[in-house]
Formats: sequence, structure tokens, C-alpha cells
Amino acid sequence: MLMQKIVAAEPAKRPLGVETRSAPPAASHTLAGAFELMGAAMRFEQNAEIYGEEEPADYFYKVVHGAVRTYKLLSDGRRQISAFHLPGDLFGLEAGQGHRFTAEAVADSIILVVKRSALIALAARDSDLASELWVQTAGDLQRAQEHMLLLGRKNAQERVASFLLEIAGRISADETVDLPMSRQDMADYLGLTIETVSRTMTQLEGTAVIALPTYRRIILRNRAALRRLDS
Amino acid sequence: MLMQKIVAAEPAKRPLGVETRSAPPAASHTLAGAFELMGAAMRFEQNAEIYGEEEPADYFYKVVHGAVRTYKLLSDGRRQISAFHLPGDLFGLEAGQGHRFTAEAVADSIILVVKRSALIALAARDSDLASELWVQTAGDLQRAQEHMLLLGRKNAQERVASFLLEIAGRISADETVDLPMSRQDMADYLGLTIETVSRTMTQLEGTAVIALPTYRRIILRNRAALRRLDS
DNA sequence: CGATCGCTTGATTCCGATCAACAGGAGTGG
DNA sequence: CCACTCCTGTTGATCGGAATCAAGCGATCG
Repeated sequence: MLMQKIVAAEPAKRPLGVETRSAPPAASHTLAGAFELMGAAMRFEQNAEIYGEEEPADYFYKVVHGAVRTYKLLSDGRRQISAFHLPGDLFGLEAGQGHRFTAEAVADSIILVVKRSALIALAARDSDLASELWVQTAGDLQRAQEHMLLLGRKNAQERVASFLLEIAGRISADETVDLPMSRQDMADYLGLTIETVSRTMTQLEGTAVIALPTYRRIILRNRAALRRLDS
Repeated sequence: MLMQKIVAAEPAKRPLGVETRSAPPAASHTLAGAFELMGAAMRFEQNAEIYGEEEPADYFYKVVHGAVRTYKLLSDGRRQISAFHLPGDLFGLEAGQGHRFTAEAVADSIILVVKRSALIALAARDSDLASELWVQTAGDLQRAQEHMLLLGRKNAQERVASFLLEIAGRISADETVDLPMSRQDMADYLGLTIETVSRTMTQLEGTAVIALPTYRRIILRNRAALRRLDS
């Protein structure tokens, strides 16, 4: 299932000077190095599935360009996005045999893929790498706990404010944020409906906390106000 | 801060034959072994703080007896419990320098405590141990993602049903569950109020899905119905 | 026996969901 | 280039589920 997709996706033409080899090199001592040396760059177009729930977890992934959402579904289609993965982020770091959620490209994306077995074998011989793998996973857990607080206890305004501050901190140097994801993605990440997200954004625009030149571009006019809402 | 508490708590009298030493032994190859050999058993009474947010994360913890809640607070007191830790569970496995949430004993508890630095040093020399540490953390992340789905997208009935099935799977062999935690703890774990939890339980009792001999004892009369609600 | 604490039950409110209509931007084809 | 459609997002009206406010209950403990 996954292999089909990998074969189907066309390999990226080394967009960032990425080497694509199959044999593991001498220990690289870092995850970044391991991805550089052992990773295959792959291109996924917007909304393409990278892996699905219940598929064997044979690879680890690193975003080079674009953005990825990982989510879970209920049987009736309700969706909860657990995280967005942006350039530099790793995802798919699962210990079990199979993936427990789905990963899709939010926008056209380039992803580095490494064989799980190869990386784990390398980590068994290189404690620095093993440590880094753990630190990464522990960081994901940290963010998940923060997000549980948002989903369980914050109101709509607080959720949107938290989101804007989080995303700005990750993708923007200044006050301008170009969102890679749709309102529906935002809603499914924040545990709200698209209408509530939209209304809340309009409201924040009305109080001059943000500006919305286009619906994908947000300017943070008043970070202090956002931080106050963030609780 | 943490040391004060550790000093304040009286050491448990080796309730499960636990050895309490300070020097690391020869590599044990398993986390369980490391806790057995290097861990100090400590007793915490109900509602005692094990560590607080922002405290240095100098120890890892394993529940021997009792139950622990880890949670985060908003400035106005709203609380989100991210996990309950039951006998056999590890917690406090954080990669950063400080704890990002608070851990408290839900009931009188006995906890094994090991020096973070000692365990990490051991893991650096023992790849089996390092791997186990990662697998544990990845498992916690898995559970956190499942919980995000609950908090973001399930209704009150579904949340309570999920909780009952989860807790029964962890602490009960048969259909009888003795809850270690209060309704308030359940509510703060499920992102609900205490009143909604109570009403939902009463409702499940009314439809003969569960029975409530006492408010801490629950009998699952109809697991299939619960699973249906769990979506 | 009275007080306290944790839980349940009832009445009402309110925030976000739902249902519905509309707007505007992007892409397509004539 | 414009007309058309589609898609995504916004706005409005109403509804409903859980929160809030409030009272009562029952077990435990002094």
C-alpha cells in the first residue's frame, strides 16, 4: 500500500541538493545527517496521502518543503488533526508495527523518507542518534500535551489565538503569516467547525488584533492581545 | 523544590521487595530492570504533588502501587489531565530540562524514582535500554493522539464510554472496575464538567449499560453498547 | 448527631454547532 | 478577455448539548 504510493509519486529532482542513496553510510551521529545520507526525497502533491492508518510503519519522514497533517478519523467522518508538520519536522516516528493515523500533504510537499529498520539499526550502534530520536519523540509528546489542554479546556477565541501564535512562531520571522492550510484544516486541528474559525478570525480582525489581506495571509497586529487570549 | 518533597515523603518499606540502591549496577538491559536496581521507592499520599510545572526534570518515575495524574493548568485554574498512570506505567519521561506539567498522586501511591542522568547515561551505553525508552515515549505519544481525538471530536457519551473501556482494559480482569479517581479527575481528563460526567454515568446506568454499586465501583454490563458509543 | 465532602439532580443559560444563503477568488473554456 | 462554474470562505438565523447556577442527597468522620 505504501510502496504503491512511493512508486506512484515521482522522485523530486534533488531540490535542495539532497543525495539519494540506499546503503547506510558510516554513522552520521545525527538524525539530520541520517536523513541527508540515507533519505529518499519524494514529492507529494496537495492532499496526497503519505501513509494511511493501519499501514505498516516501515519509514520515518522529514518535511523538506511544504506541510503535512497527521490525523485520526471517527467512523462517521469526524476528523481530528493531531499535528501539522512543517519544513524541518520529523513525523511517522512510531514504535509499533503499524501507523495509527493518516498523514497527508497539506500543500505540495517534498518529503525525505528513510527506512525505519535502517535508522533503528543505526541508532542501536550510535547512542547519539538514539538519544536524538528519543528527544524528538519526547518533544512531540510535549506538544501533544499542550494541544490536549487547548482541546479540552480553551474556548474558541483562545484556541484560534493559540494557533496563530504557534504557527507564527514556526513559520514566520516577522508579523506576516502565510497559512499553508485551509480553514477546514484549522478547524479540525482546533476541534471547532469551519464557521466558528471563520467568525473568530473576523472578530479578531474587527478588534484590530489581526489583519487579513487574503484569507491565507494573516498579519499579527497585536501579539500582546493574542497572548492575553492564549491564557 | 522536588528534593524537598522527596525528603518530606517517607520512604516506603520495600513494599514489593524493591531494592533501593544508589550506585548503578552492571547494565540491566531493560527499563524494568533499571528501575528495580537503581530506583528508590517513595510513598506519596493522596493528592500529594510528585513534581510541579517548571521544576527541573531530574528524575524518571514508575508507578508501583496507586495512581498518578499528570496535568496542565490555565492561569484561571482550568485543568486538563493529560494522563492517568497506573501500576507498571512510567511517567516524567521528558527530554527538556524542566517539567512542563504537574504530577500528583490520585490515591496513596508508591513510586519508584530513578535519577534521569543515571538512566540516560546507562541508555547511552546500552542500546536495548535506549530503544525501550524510546518505545515507551512513542507509546505515550500514541495514547496522547488518541486522547486528542476524544477531546476534539467526541460528545459526552462517547467520552465517558471511551474512558470506561480504557480504564477497564487497564485495571480490571473482569467486568468490575474500581476507579482510583474522583469525578472531578474524570471530568478534567475528559474535558467535561463534573455534572456532565455524573449525568452521563446515570444515563448509562439507566440504559443498563453499566451498574454503579458505589460511585467508585462500576460494573460493565454491556461492553458492546459501550464500544458502539466509542465510535 | 451534626458537619463536611463528594456526588447527583434540576433549572436555566450560553457558546459553538448546524442549517442555509451568499460572496469572492481561481481556474476553465469559449 | 470575459462568462461561467467550482470551491472555499464568510455571514446570518436558529438550535442544541454541555456549562453554569443552585439545591439536595448520602456516606464518612469528628
